[in-house]
Amino acid sequence: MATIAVENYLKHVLLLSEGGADLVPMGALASALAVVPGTATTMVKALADEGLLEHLPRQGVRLTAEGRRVALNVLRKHRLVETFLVHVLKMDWSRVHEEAEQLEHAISDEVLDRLDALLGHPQSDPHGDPIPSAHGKLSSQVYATLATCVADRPLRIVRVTEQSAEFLQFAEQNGLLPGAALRVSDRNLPAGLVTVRRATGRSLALSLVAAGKILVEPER
Amino acid sequence: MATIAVENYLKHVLLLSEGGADLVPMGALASALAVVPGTATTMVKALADEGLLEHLPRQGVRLTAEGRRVALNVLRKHRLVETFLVHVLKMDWSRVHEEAEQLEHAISDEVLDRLDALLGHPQSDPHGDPIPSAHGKLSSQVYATLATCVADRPLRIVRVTEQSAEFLQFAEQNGLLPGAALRVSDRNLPAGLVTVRRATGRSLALSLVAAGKILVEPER
DNA sequence: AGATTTATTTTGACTAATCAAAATAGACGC
DNA sequence: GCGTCTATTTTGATTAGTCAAAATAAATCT
Repeated sequence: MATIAVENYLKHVLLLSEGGADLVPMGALASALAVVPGTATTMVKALADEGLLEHLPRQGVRLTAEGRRVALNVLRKHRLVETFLVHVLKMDWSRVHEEAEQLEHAISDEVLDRLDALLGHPQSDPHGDPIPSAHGKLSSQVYATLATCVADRPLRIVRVTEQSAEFLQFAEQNGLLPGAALRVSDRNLPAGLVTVRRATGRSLALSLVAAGKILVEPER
Repeated sequence: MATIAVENYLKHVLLLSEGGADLVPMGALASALAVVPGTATTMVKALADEGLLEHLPRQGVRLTAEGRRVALNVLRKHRLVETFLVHVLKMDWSRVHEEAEQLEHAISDEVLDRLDALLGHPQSDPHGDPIPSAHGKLSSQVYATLATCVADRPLRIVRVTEQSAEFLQFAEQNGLLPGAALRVSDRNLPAGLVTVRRATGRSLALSLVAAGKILVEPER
């Protein structure tokens, strides 16, 4: 059985390789896991021996089929737990990530399935992140962000790709939740500012960095 | 923050001292935790240094006020999780214990409280075991049953929670009346059988369902 | 009381996961 | 092409929790 540390390594390799990158560099993995690089190297070699990932020295790592299976299962637990915490226990959007970080390693596959059924087999969590299916499919649609999309077109937020409580709280207070309707009214690259207008008519300025964390799709 | 191992040690000291015993002997603790006695000794000395329990060498251990607080919190998590799994996720009651064994170490106090509210502040879990209150009171109004109590300890029947004539007749014929002294000599969960030995020396087998209807308290 | 049995503690060793700091390999610039 | 910089790997130590087996203390039985 995979330990908590093993599950975390695999999960983070999966998350870091989501942006299309084939190989995840050691440095990125180490800092995602908040360990020093040497620790990541040691652990990665052990996981490679177990056949859970492939290690190309000085280049990076990628998941094997088996490692990916485990990582997807953990991610599925994480995102279903988040959904449960928000929809059933009515917890604050911004706080469920930390909680799920623990619970993802403690729930059995049976509880996972029952939770999934209870929630009506949702396909995305409260942040809009896709929930891997029971049989390991992860919908990987590529979305535009508020920083990159076409201006002055009606949009709908599909996903907020940031886990920090501060950011999520800010987003919530300003109605920047998955499902919200809005449009980009101005984009000032030199100043690094994006101005959006919500469906309610209210305007709001965001930094380019923040805007890049909010994924959108064309409305209708 | 207490580790999983620490939480387990404290929880088991609490459970083992519930039968009235002031000091929990090392051997009992070690076997409850499925570790060799030497391991328990080592760990117990560390916990004593942390002020979580008191260790009287060659005699046993007892919880300090702080240790008891932690142990009650873990037990509360365990029993509320069991209640949730049975009542909300409709899991089989025989399987929820293992599950709760993991989850009790992963849920935060906030989730705990919300779970408690969702379930309507129950005071006993599906096994009839009392759920410690949020502020550390363990109700003694709620009794264990022949299905849930510790084996091989002297018990006294306090109540038989069944109205049907057949059952009460059966109970009467076998001396299973309030006040009767007995102990559980064997419990075979897979077979769903509980064997009790009366003070008179006579043995008797009961179904788990029947045993769950007979509330008992530790003798003396 | 003296011998034996049983429970507990001690000692030494091991595993998983980690850090700090030194060594090394590649990439990059001029 | 050679030195510099940066990312990665190595090496040596540390911590939490564990086991096996020897040592010791206490209880029990003639």
